[in-house]
Order: sequence, then structure tokens, then C-alpha cells
Amino acid sequence: MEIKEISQAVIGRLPRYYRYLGDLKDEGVERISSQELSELMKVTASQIRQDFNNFGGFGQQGYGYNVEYLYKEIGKILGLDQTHHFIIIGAGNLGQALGGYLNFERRGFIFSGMFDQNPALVGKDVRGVKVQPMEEMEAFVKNNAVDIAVLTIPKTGAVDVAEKLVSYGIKAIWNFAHVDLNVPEGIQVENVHLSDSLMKLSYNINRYNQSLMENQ
Amino acid sequence: MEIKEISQAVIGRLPRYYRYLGDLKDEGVERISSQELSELMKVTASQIRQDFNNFGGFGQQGYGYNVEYLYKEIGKILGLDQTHHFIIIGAGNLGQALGGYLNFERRGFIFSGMFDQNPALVGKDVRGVKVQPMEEMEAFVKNNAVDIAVLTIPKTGAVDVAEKLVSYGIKAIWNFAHVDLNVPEGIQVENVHLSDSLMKLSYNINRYNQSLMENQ
DNA sequence: CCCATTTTGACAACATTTTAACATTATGTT
DNA sequence: AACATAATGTTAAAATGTTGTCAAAATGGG
Repeated sequence: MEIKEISQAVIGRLPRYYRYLGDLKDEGVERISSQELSELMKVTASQIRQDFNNFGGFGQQGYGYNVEYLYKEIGKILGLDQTHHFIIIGAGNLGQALGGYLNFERRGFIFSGMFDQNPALVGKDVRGVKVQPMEEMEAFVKNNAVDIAVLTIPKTGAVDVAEKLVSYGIKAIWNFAHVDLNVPEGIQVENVHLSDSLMKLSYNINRYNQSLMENQ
Repeated sequence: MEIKEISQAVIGRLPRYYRYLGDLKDEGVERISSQELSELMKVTASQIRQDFNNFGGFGQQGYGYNVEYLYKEIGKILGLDQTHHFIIIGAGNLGQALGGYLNFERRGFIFSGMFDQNPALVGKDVRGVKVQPMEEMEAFVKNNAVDIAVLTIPKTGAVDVAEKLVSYGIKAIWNFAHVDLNVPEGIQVENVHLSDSLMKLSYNINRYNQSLMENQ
């Protein structure tokens, strides 16, 4: 039995396709060719066809791709046809921002719990979810079907909290703490390192200015 | 004059090196070999040497790398030896979270202005910076040295605001709006598409469960 | 219903990125 | 001061990712 492994490079592009196709669908566009989509998204048509073909051909020769169908299929690949319950650890501004995001819910991500060690935040209501003390986390994870834990706490403690979450049965972590988590094989971690992103921007500002100077 | 272009793949890894080296420095470690660092960071030693060599050899054969020196040099490459002033457009929870981040300041990123169209937020104080109405944005950008604009507003309007910012002279945008900005050549944009990141996580949860089933 | 046109899916060529191998250079111990 | 050891910088090979090309298939107009 051959399982074709899809590269993360391809997976990384799927959400963007999904976004553009959703917009097209909302605009009432019924069909689109890889050529048209490539002009819209500023990527090569070849890449689009190659990417979609990883999953076995969603198009029709001479016609192109049906927008609604393709949108739905990519959604399925991304698991958006399923419901994922998530909890947020850390009820600061970032945690509150993520908890308040209505768009996540539209994609099947249900905000179902929030925890913080700061007593001043405990009891606070974030879009219908009450902040609970950290001590409640274990029972909550064990008694509820939680698919994803979102870590919006400072780097100190993040590794420990992640280990605890895993021991309670959590299988996926969306990590905003600026540290690499140490989790066993099979636990999915997606990192969002904001300061890394800012540094990349800083590099590119710099680099551009430098190349300007050198061209004089 | 030949300007060797460094690939974004390499740049993307620099912040992580920077973080590990900073930690090592704080622990008082003086020197490290690519071998040791590779075990710590779980990447190949070859990649580490290759990456550093893009910038012309920071190490010493038979010795390794001096932690403090390497840390500083990478900081310079990333432009962290310079000061960058940033403003935040959108004073919601996400904007407030980013404005409140003390670590950015440590890296030379100075939070100097904040804007929102919601009158209820105008006047609010975020770490010493008062939220101003959107109408003040133009004058502020033109009268102050602003290096980076952070966009933490909904996707509706983000494209317009970005265009305005560029017309006022902004050269770099850190974009959290879930939309692709349309900016002229030479304007740096770094996107943080949170829902894309969440979808990738969702895919990987799914994929792992599936491969488990198929192996039974 | 035929045929020109469109457009995919597949494959091959090309480019980039990553890893491996090793010659060279510095270290530090005797 | 010589030499064994350590570890870089560099080059080569392998792996991965992207783009170009084209045959085959479907469309849709006449």
C-alpha cells in the first residue's frame, strides 16, 4: 500500500488557494482555468496544476476547474469539513484576540475553553467562554473532546505546559510562545513565532536599502 | 560588483539561530561547534555551516564559533543593531497585544503610534501610546520617522489602508489582515496569516490520523 | 456531428535546497 | 615545536521543488 506523502510546501499553499477560491465563489464565478487563477494569484499555472494534481485531478480538460467543487475539495483536504474544538492557554490580549475571532468558527474551529494563571483574568468572559484557572485544565481536557491547544503564554513555562497538555491527551498544539516545544512523535505542533517574522521583515528592509546604495 | 543574493530559506532560519545563540550566551556558553548546535537545534551540522558561510565565515577551524560574536553578527544581518519605529493600525486585541510586547523593544523595534477608526478605542492608552483616530494617520506618518506599519485590521479595508500608507511614504508593512496587499516594488511586506497557519495544523492532524488508520 | 480551440494531466527539464564528504586550518597537548 | 585532534569552509552529490512543454481529452460553435 503506497501512501503518497504530500510535501509541506504544497500544503502551505493550499490555504491561499482556498482563500482565493472562496472569494471567487462569493463573487459568483463558476469555473476558472489554471491560467486565469495564476494571473490572479501571481504564481505559475504549472504550479497550480501540479499542486492540485497531488490529490488526483480536480479539473476537466478544455473546461478548467469548477470553483465550488475545488473549494470544497481543498477544504476537505485541509480538514475543514470536520469540527475541531480548541482551548486557549493564556488569556492575555493575544489569547483574547484568537478567542474572539469569529472566522475560525466558520471553518469548524470551535472555541471551547480558556485558562490563565492570573487570578485577575479568571472569570472573565471571552465570547461566551469563561477564563478558568490553570488548575482546571487537566480535568477539562480529560473530560471534553479537545483537539487543539493554543499556547499564548510567555516562553517561560510554555514547554512545561505543553508537556502537561500532551500527558492529558492533547494531540495538536498551536504554539505562539517563542520557544521550541519538545513533544513526542505524532503530536502536531504548528509554531507562530511573531518575532521571527518581524526579524525577517527587518532583514528585508535592510537588504533593500543596502542594494539601493550599492547600485548608486 | 557582484551582490550575492541570500535565499529567503536561509533568512527564515536566522531568527531561530539568533534565539538559540541568545540563550546559550545567557547561559554563559562561550564557544560552540556546528555539531553541538546541530544536536541542540535538531538540524544538520552541514546546514548550519552552509548557512553561516553565506555571510562569510564566522567560525574558526578547530575551534568552532564564538557564541557572543556569532550572536551579534546575526543580529546585525537581521538589522537588529538599528532602531525601527513602528505604528499599529487597528487597536483591537491583536493590535494591543503587539503594542504591549516588551520584547520587540529589546530588539530595537519602538512602538510609536496607534490608530483605529472606532471612537470607543480612540484615546485609550497602550503602553504609553494613545490610540489616535484614523484621520491623524497621514500627518503622523509624514511628520515622524516611521519604518514599519503593522496592519491589525479586518481584511475589508486592509488593501486601501495599505495603499494609503505607501502613498504617505511607508516602506514596510507587517500584515495580519487575511488578504494579499498590492504594493509597488520595493515596499516590503511580511504576512502573518493566522488562519492559514491553523489550516496547516488542521491538515497535519488529519493526515496523521489517516496514516494511522491505513497502517492497521 | 465534426473540428478548431481550450485546457488539463503528465512528464521532462531546470533550479534550488539540503546533505554528505573531505581538504585545509587552527588548536592544544606532550 | 611537532603532531594528533577538532572543526570549519568548500565542493560535490543527492534530494526536493518549480517551471516549461506537449499529447490527450473535453468543450462548444457552426
